[in-house]
Amino acid sequence: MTALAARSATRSSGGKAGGAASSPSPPEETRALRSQARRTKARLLDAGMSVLRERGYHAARVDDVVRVADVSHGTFYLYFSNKEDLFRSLATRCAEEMTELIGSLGPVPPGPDGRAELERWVGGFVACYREYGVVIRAWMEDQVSSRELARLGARTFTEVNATLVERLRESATVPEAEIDLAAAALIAMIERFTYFVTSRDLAIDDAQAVRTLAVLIHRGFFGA
Amino acid sequence: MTALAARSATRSSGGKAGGAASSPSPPEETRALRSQARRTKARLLDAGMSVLRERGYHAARVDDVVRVADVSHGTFYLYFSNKEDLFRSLATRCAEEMTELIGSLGPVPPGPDGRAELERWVGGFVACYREYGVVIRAWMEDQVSSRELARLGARTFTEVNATLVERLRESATVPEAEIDLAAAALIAMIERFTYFVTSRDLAIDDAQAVRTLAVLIHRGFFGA
Amino acid sequence: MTALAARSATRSSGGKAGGAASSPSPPEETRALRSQARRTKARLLDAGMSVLRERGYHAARVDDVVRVADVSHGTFYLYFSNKEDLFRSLATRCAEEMTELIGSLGPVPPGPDGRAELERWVGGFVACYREYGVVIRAWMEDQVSSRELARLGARTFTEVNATLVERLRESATVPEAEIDLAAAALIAMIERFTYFVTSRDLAIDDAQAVRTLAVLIHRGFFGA
Amino acid sequence: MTALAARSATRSSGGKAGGAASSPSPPEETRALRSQARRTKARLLDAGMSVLRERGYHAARVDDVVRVADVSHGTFYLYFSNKEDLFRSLATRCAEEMTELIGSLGPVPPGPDGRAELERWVGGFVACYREYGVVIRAWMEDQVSSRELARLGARTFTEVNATLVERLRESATVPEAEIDLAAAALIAMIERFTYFVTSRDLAIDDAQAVRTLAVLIHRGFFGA
DNA sequence: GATGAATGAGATTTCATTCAT
DNA sequence: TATGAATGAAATCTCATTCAT
Repeated sequence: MTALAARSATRSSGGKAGGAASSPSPPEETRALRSQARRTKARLLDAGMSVLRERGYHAARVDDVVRVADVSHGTFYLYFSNKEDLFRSLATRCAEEMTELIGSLGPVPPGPDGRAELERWVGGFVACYREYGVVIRAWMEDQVSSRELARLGARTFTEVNATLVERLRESATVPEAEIDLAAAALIAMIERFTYFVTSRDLAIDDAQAVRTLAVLIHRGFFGA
Repeated sequence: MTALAARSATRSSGGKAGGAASSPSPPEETRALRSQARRTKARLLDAGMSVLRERGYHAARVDDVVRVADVSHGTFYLYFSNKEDLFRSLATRCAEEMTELIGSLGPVPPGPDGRAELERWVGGFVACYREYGVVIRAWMEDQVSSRELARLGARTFTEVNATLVERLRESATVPEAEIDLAAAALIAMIERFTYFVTSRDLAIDDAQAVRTLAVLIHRGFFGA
Repeated sequence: MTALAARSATRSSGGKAGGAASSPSPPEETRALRSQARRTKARLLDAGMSVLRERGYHAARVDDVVRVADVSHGTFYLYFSNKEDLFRSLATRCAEEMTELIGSLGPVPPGPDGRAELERWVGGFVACYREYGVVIRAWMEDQVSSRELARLGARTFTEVNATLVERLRESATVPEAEIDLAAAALIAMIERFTYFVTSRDLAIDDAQAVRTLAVLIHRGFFGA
Repeated sequence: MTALAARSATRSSGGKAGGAASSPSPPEETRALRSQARRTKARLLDAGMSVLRERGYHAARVDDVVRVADVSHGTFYLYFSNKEDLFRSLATRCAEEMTELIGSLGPVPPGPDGRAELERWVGGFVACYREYGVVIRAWMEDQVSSRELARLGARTFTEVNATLVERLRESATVPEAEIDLAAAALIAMIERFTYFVTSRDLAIDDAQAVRTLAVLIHRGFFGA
């Protein structure tokens, strides 16, 4: 389990439990059980990400998830109505973080400021991709069979695209007629390059990759 | 089934047939059988590609393949030792065509000649991707379980990378230190962008996409 | 929940409560607990009937029962050793009411008095069937897996049969040799007809159905 | 396996195989396999009836069926898409036989001819019920979850009812206003009484039961 | 060379029951 | 007395592969 996954699991159960301590009404007992349930669900979510990462969307089995989470099959279905449901939860998490992250890209001037902004932004993307890459790829390749999941992916993709088109337009490097395709190409390059970096054993560290990618984008798309 | 698939299927079993032709006077019947066998195998290979394209690597079932090829399950195992074996054959075809295609990229000067060369080359890639995209993606995402298949993918990828590094070095736009990463980013962009174009319902035709992609590459990587 | 169910549930646990009331001064707390326990058990019994009616004997799940009763799974097993045990309780209730009801059939002369008696009696049966139909059908069709439950059903059936044989003999319409079978046929007709009336959406009200059934029985079995 | 079940299995595959022998076109081999498949399917159908009879509709497991038919789980799904599908086949068989049988009831005059006709008809019903009782009960009690199955049951029931109403009207024993309910009561009595006879261990043979039932119907519904 | 019937391991899902709190 | 989280056996269904013909 990666540090990121562990963090999110802890976070997801920590908040409520802490808050509950100060409110007087819920009985001691109930709170303890509730918190146990929350921990179990978090374990399942984290296990889900882990299995997804290791085996991919199609090959992921409920069996793997429960083994990693160290709970019984029955317990799984206590928290999720089926495999798809677990994936939906993970995808929702992913969509939220992605949308927020991508939207955070500010104007990208041709000078060093632009490069810095890109670097910051690409860095965030790489971190996010380390966590949610599988989900993103499942979306990108339309591997999901569920309508709802597919729609979530399409919506996220559309939002990302819109943000990039806006920035490209500001920088006026790409002719208006090509802007849409350029944005698509930009997403393509970032997603796939990050995939190489995070999954293959390229002998480079994240920082180096982020820097290079920022430079390439700056030069190719923002007229550095 | 596309012309490409039919052609390559025939070719791939052609070697054997050619050998048989030179041996003196095989009985009428044997020759008939051999040619029937060749046709059956070709049908299975083409059916394999077709199913792979429609359902993806993981969801492709032997049952689909034999239904499309219109042969029985038993026949399938006459020609391939298992499902993996069929995929191996297809992947080998793919690797051959890809390596040849990618290697055909000549020097890319910053002027219109360079752009023309890129356009020709990208066009070839898009055509090839229409045929073998599924295989390429299976490689790219390490979806294949078999060692041998994965190795074939890695080798192909490496060769492609080497070609691009060579061209980038010639053009001297990218600093030597970044050349490897730039080549990877280039592959990333081309592969994914082509995937978008061939699979999503972007309202653009191939020609337009090819032109734009060539322009973007030219500008971003070859200092146009 | 119908009035009948509520009433019988309360009554069935009444015995215990009565005993407790006569013992001298149980501590306040204990009394409170006992009465709460009684209420909980009654809730479970009523929920059991309700679920049985809605889903049938085989499809009834403990989960449904506890949801309807609004208690936890754990609580269920405080009051019943297993699912079968709950059904046993319900069946016992049913057997008691049925035996009493059927036994209440007085002589059935061929004239209007006989018809009135039949009508009263059939009316009681229909009301009882609305409440306990599922249990009766479970018996009738040997759907119960437990020996004990099956025996209870057989015993009830036998008693009912005996009563009818007695009345048929008095009326002397059916030859002695056929009396047993006639009684069986009578039970058959009443049970199934009532089932139609209570479960299908026949466009008739209870009163009409009761009257017609009484007439048919009177004519066919008691020489009206 | 009962004699009846065995008979139907043999019959269902016998016809075609016999006919095929005289036609020249289908290769020897193919015919052998086809006939094996037919035998296997017949085995599954018969096993289905047998299991249905022994365990009832809800408790019947695919596992039981394949054990009785002595085939693997996989084979079951080769012939039926699921449990429901098997039941659908059986129910269709049943509906066909029942409709034909019930429709065969001719006019029932009050004299000995009427009794003879009733006896013949009831005898047919009892035989049919021995074979298909479970299906009929599943219909009667709305145990089936599938829309299609339920509709088939309702349709069959309606046809049966119509036939009886016609005969009752001819005999003019029952006032027109009560005819529908009388027909329902008649079905009720016949079905349930036959159920008693065929399933309980009443110490009477079929012939005796049929005779008595015919007499009771004749007297009660046709003014004998 | 080809067929297609049969297999069985393995995947998902349900639900009665137990047990720590 | 009550809770509800957890369990695991059992049921349904899929699919790659084998084998008799």
